[in-house]
Parts: sequence; structure tokens; C-alpha cells
Amino acid sequence: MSEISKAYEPQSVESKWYQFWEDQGCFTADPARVSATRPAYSIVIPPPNVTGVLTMGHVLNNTIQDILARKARMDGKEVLWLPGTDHAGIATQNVVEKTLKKAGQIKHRDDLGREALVAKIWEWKETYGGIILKQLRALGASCDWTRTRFTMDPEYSRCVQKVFVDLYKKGLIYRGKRMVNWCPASLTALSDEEVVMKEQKGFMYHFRVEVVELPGTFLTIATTRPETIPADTAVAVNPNDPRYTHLVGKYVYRALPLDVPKEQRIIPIIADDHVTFDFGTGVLKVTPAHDKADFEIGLRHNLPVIDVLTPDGKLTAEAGADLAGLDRFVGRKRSAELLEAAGALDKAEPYTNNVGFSERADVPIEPRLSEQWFLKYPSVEASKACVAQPGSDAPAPMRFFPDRWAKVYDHWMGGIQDWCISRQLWWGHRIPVWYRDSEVYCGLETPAGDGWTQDPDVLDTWFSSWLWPFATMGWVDDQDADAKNATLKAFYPTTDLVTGPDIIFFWVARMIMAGYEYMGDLPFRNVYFTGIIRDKQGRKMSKSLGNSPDPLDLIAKYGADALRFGVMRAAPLGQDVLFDEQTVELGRNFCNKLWNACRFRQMITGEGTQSEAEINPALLTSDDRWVLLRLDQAIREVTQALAEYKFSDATTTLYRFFWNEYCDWYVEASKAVIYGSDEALKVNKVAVIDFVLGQLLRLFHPFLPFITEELWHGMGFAQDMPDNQGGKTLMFALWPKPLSDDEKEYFGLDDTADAVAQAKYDLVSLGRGLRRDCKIDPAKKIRFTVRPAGTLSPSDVEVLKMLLNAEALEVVDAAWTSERGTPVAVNALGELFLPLAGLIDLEAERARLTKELERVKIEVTKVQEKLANPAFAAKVPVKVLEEHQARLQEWQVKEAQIAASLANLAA
RNA sequence: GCGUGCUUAGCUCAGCGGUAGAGCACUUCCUUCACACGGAAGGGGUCGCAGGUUCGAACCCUGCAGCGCGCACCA
Repeated sequence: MSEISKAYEPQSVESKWYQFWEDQGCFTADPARVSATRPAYSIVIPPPNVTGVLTMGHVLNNTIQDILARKARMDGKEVLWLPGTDHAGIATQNVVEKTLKKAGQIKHRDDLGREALVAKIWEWKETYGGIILKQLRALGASCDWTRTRFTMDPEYSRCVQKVFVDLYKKGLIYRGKRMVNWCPASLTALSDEEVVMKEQKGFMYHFRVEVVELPGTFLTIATTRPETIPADTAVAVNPNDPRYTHLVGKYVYRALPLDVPKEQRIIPIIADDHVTFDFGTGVLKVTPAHDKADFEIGLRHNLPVIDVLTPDGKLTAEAGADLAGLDRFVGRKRSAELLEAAGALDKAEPYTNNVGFSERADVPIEPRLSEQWFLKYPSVEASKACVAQPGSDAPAPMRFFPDRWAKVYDHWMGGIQDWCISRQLWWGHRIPVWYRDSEVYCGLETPAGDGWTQDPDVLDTWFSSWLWPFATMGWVDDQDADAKNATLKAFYPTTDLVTGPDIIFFWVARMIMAGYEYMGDLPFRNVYFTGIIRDKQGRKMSKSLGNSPDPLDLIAKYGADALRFGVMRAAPLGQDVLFDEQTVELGRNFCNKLWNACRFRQMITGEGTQSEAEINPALLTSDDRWVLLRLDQAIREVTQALAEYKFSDATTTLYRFFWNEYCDWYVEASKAVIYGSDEALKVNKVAVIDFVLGQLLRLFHPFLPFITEELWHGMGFAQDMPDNQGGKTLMFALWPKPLSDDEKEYFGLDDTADAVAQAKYDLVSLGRGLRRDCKIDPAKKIRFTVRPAGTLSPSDVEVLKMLLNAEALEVVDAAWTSERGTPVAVNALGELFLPLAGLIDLEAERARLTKELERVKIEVTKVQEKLANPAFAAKVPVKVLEEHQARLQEWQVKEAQIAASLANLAA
């Protein structure tokens, strides 16, 4: 801290210390150090997309993980925070393909072919893949970078294949032709979780079809998708619908395509319970190829399947000459026009319905019949039972924070559906299955012999992510080897997982099942779900909206500590975060205040020196005792808040203690001693300040790692510490403990030890109020008179004088009487007079006192009424009763004193 | 439809059974030697609405309304 600048300048400080920590191996976890006295703490990072860049969501998520990790280190634990990235199949392949297309290098991925494209993606990954990990360093994340993993590392890929083969052999993975969610943009199947429902404005088309056996009789059908009419293979009615029962078993002429003779467009009228009476016209067109429910109906009634859509969502020749080749949405409009032209369209009314969208590509998915690989989830029962349910006392090994997410989890686990794990992509883990004629081989290596071809599909990205907690720790699915794996032994199961509730199903639930299946144990003990970062208007932050600030810009502008503090302050447990740059500004201001508070301390005795003296209890002033008790309280609150993952509570406490209590009152009061002439008191004051600041820096460190480290060293705190307890870095200093009973006794801190100072500060505020009410320039030194209720120590008098900015403070006894109309403020400490010697505006003073009296009377009445209620005294706990009685007395004393002043004024 | 969360000062949110709080914004004043990224003093709320439980409700219960999220969905 040489050359102490007036304002904190984070940039150089941050890079310096990060480099130091990393060079010194401070983040590196060593399983060999784990012991009974040094327990393990571990956390695996939710791996960001390898091509991603840091977002505000990452900032929130990783700051929390860093706080937990740093706190655990200060608790003396051996900490592993394991970082890495995810290959993110669709997202990454899309990014690279798009870039290549933009650069004009390809028009379609087939131009390159599988191997060349995958090579390009690897190239891309090597170039840009590390960006987000570098950005995490700028945030201060204390990850063990020596263990950085990627879901397509060779060892990791091996794990994925082994798991596939194992589950295949267990009969849990199977291949089948099913209706799946097809993404016409990415040209791949998706899992149900990758489909999001969105409201879509469109039209409900009502069109007529003629009954073959009853010419001139028509059925009206309502549909939102007329382009699929050529794929209809039946129309269905409810078997109990009296309007239509007589028609069941007859036939209709399908409305499209028109270029096919109507004799070739005859489809049956069938009865099926799926059809509801009161929706639309009660007649359903059945399109087995393009609707999940219709497909089921088709199975029940043995209907043929006509597919009129290509994989990329265009209409085929089977849709008729008028529609062939058209995009599905163009085809929709066109087919409506065709119906209208044929006189078959009754009406088209505006209609809003929910449509499934591909989460990634943001286009409507198509239900599509195709051959895919599916997984029947393993270890479902154990996984379902392991999470503590809210309100239940049943012991459970895993807890969710907030616990309401456990219900969501439970619900999903209860209705769990097989997982479509194959993707028609090139970037990812290739399915380890080979075919030769009708032979199928599943194994880790290409089977011997000629003529085998490997399945072209890759696995869903989450099929690798779900192994993350143990695959990253070197698990190889070999009993002997895994038993000898020191990392797994020490750090699995992990302690905490920090992630967003939006991936409970995608990731959290699947990790739990994989953990039980392959490690025989849960993957983590606590799951903390963050909120979602939104902008001031409550909109989710997204690239497309452009409402997401670049965290790196914020770090450059305000510092990483400021960003961390601001975000933590704004992020209460389980609530979404409405982000506003102002909160980062507040963090910046806070760091600056901390910097200057330390600068003030340094100015007393010079830089980098700690006071030699121990705190001498005999020389403690009421202010010292007050601040020690407030510190004690802050330590309790912050420790408790962190244990409950209440990060915004912790920052609130830190803010209050440091700014409102330490700076605003204690430091200001201490100036009476520091600028005074009593050397012994001064030495003791510095000792107290150093003690408080030393504890404070520790409390702040998990939140503000950079500035606290800088100050820790700059102020010389590191000098006297053993290397492993803060001598080298604040990272390993011990987390502050609340004062023990012995310490409290030693310092003379009983529960009321802070009362004098508290009353003193209250009286100062009242005195300042008097000044203002009397319109006296705050800068003007004036005289005050105090008549203490009890006794006041000389130091208390000095502090009062200092804080009131008084020229002099005269202490008088009960015999003293003030001049008529002298403004006075009263509290438990005594009466504070502002003698104005003839300058008093009697009218104004009367008005002031009258107003004050009214206010006090209201309070008196309020308490009196409560106490007057006979039921109150009878039922209320003694403590509350006493509290009310004491409060009444306080207000009444005040009332009497104000009344006396008013009387004095009138006399 | 089922589930879940929110509704407290102009804004963003704490508080979750015993005197309504913070930060920002606002008003007035202050560049006094830690900090104007600062200091002092203020103004501002019948805690969404209606019932109920209780000596006492922002807090617990019931209902209603508005907003959000998740799941399931009828063409």
C-alpha cells in the first residue's frame, strides 16, 4: 500500500493478486492433505459452453461458488473447485457452421463432410474455447485450473462410451422407431426437455369434407395446420357424440391435394375417445405422421402413415403439386387458399395456441417418426428418494435451497419418460454401436471383421454432462482403479452444487441418477439454485434482446470486487435478480470506502505497521466496547447467513457493520482520542481499530477477494501470521469466530456494554437535529450543555463534543437550570441543551416542541392502550410485557421533559 | 387445468407474530486534513383486496385480484 491513492484503483491490484494466487498454487486441491482435522470441500462448476462468453448469469453463479470455496478455505478445509467446459453439441456446431457459411467457406455442412467439419470445430475450440475460463479468472474465481476438464477430453469421452455400453448391456438403452421432437432447423431429434412451449398467433381454419356415402352431407373440421391435410388418413369423432355416431364407419373425401382425383382421396370416419365434443367442431382430422396424439390414434385404428414433410420442414410431392416444395408455413397459407378456392373453407378465425419450439434454434419443432436411441433412466428410485422434501422431517442425504425446488424435482421424477439420447449431429460423442447387415454391435472399439459401419449419430450433450461430478475426477469405471483414485475418494460426493433451476431436469436430476448408478452414492449434498438475471424491466437477459451488459466491461469500469458485491447484494435466496448497473456502482463505492477506512488507519501511525500493543481492557472506552460487540454480532450474522446460502443477507450485514457502525460512528468517535493528547488511550484505540479491521478483512474476503488481499498485505496484517494462516495470503487466514465468553469477560462486554455508546450516538443525532431545527450552520462551532442522567466519563464527553462539532460541551448537574426557551433533546443518556443566549425564536421553539410532544404522545397512547387491554397482560409472555412497560416509561419520561420545556417557554 | 412464486417508501428489495427497514432516487445543508465513489439532517408507506385465527397480523389461515415461472394441454 505504498503510495496510497485517494481512490481505490482495482485494475492493477486484481491482476497482480490473481497471478500471485495462481502462481503460488493457492487454488490447487491436494487429496493428500485431507484428514479428520482438515475435511474436504468440493464443488464442480456447471461447465459453460466451450464457445461461450461470460454473461451476468455466469457472474452470479460463479461468484456464489467462489464465495463458498473461499469461505471453506478459511474454515481450514481442503477445497476443490473443479472447472471445465461443455462441448455443447448443437450450440457449438451451429456457431461454427454459421461462421463458415458467413465466411463463404461452405454453403452446407456436406460441403466439408463429417471429418473435416469436426476438425474445423476442434480448431475453433482450441482458438476460442478458453475465453470463458480466462474471464472467470478476471472475476476472481478460485478454481483449481490444473484440473480443468472438457466433456470431449479423451478420458472423458471414454467414460461416456463406457456408460453407454454398460446401459446398453443392462437393457436400459434401446433403439426404436418413435414419434420424436424434430428440429427442422438443426435437423436433429431433441429430447422433450429441449422443447419449449410458446404462444403463437395463427388461425383456426374450418373446412368442409363431403361424406362419400351421403353426397351433399358435409362434416366441418377445425384445424390450425391445413398444410397437413394431404397427410390425413382418417377423420375422427368421439364415439358418444350423437351428432356423428351415424357417420362412423362411413368415409369422406379428403380435401387435399386437389390434383389427385377424389376417388383416390377417400379416408374413413372413425370413433376415438381422444376426440372431445366441444372443441372445434368435434371432428378431428387424423394425421399420424405429423402429430403425436394422431400417431397414437393411427396405431389404435391401423391407419396408414403419409409423411408430407421433409426433414427441413418443406412439403413433399405427396402434398400435391400445389404445395410441393413449399416451406411448411408458406404451405399453410397456400393450402388455406386452395380450400377457399375449392369452396371448402368455411372460415378462418384468428387463434392463439401453444406450439413447441426448439429451444436452441427457436423454430417450431415437428413431431416426426424416426429411428432413435432411447434411455430408460437408471437408479430412479434411489434418486427420487434422496432429496429432502419441504415440510418433511424424514432424513434425506440431499437438500435443495430453496427447498421448494425439491417438489418440482419430485414431480418430474414421478412422471419420468424415456430419454431420446441420439442426435443427428456431427459434433459430439459418436454412438458406440456398429452395424453389419442385421448384426448390431455395441462396444468400446470397432468390432473385428469387415463390413461394419458405425451409427452416424452422436449423443445428446447432457448424456456426457450427467457424468460430470465423477468423470472429471478421473473415474474410469474400474472397481480397483476407482477405489485407488485419491481424488474421488477425498472429494466425491461433492459438497455443494450451484446452478439455475432451469436445468433441474436437464442436468441436476440426471447427475443424481448417474451418481447412484455409477458411484453408488449421490453426487452432491446441497444444491443451491440461483435466480435468473433479468433487466430492470424484468426481461430475461439475452443476446437477442441486447439487454445483457458485458461483465468484462463492468469489471473494467468498476472492478471485479464491485461487480461481485453488487450482484450478491441484489440476489436474495431463490428470487430472480433484476440487475441494474447501479448496484455495481454501489459495490465500487463500497470498495472505495473500505480503501479509505484503511487509509485513515494508516495515517495514524504510518504505513504498513500494526500496533505493537495488545488491547488493554482497562483502557477501553464505551465506543470500543460498542464496536467490539457490533463486530461480534456481524460475525455471527455473516457466518449464519453463509451457512444458509443467504448471500444478500451477508452483504447487508457487512454493509451495515462496516459503513453505518464502524465508519459512521466508531471511526468518527475515535477521532476524539486520535486527535487528542492521551497517548495511552491512543495506542489502545489503534489496537482496537487494528483488531476490528483484521477481522473485517477476513469477513469481506470471500466477497471482495482482491481489495481485501491488497489491504491485508498493505496494512501489515500478513507479517505476524504463520504462512498457512494468512502469512502468505488472506485466502488461508482463519474465518473470524464470535467472541467467546472468556473474551467477553476479559474485555468487560456484557449484554449491555454497548448501551452507553448507543445512547451517546442517539443523543448526537438528536443534537444535530436541534442544530438543524434552529437553522445553525453545521460547520459552525457552537456550545452545548449536557445534563447527564447518570454519570458521563470524560471520554464520553469528548466524543459527544467531537460528534456534535461543538466548540465546548459544558456538563452540568441537576441543580442547573437553562435559560427560558433553550432547545433541548432528551434520551436515556441525559438532556442536551443548545443554549442560544438571546437568539432563540421563542415561537419557533414552541412550535418545534409542540410537534415533538404530539409525536411522543401518540407513542405513549399506543403503548398504553396495549397495556390497558386486560387480555394482553394475562396472555402475553413476561418478556414482551416488560418490554412494553419499559417502552412506556421511556416515552413518558420524554413526554414529561418536553412538557416541562414547553412550560418553561411559556413562563 | 395442476403446481409454484411474487404483490411492503417513486424504484429495486429485506423483514415472515410483538415500536414499519435498507440501498438508490428526492429535499436542505456541508468541499472541516480517510473517503464528494464522501458527510449531516430530512420528507415519503392505512405492508394488493376481503374475511378469519390471536391479547396483538406486513408476518399465520381462507378466499379474491393482478403479475411471473414450471408442468400438462384440444385438433
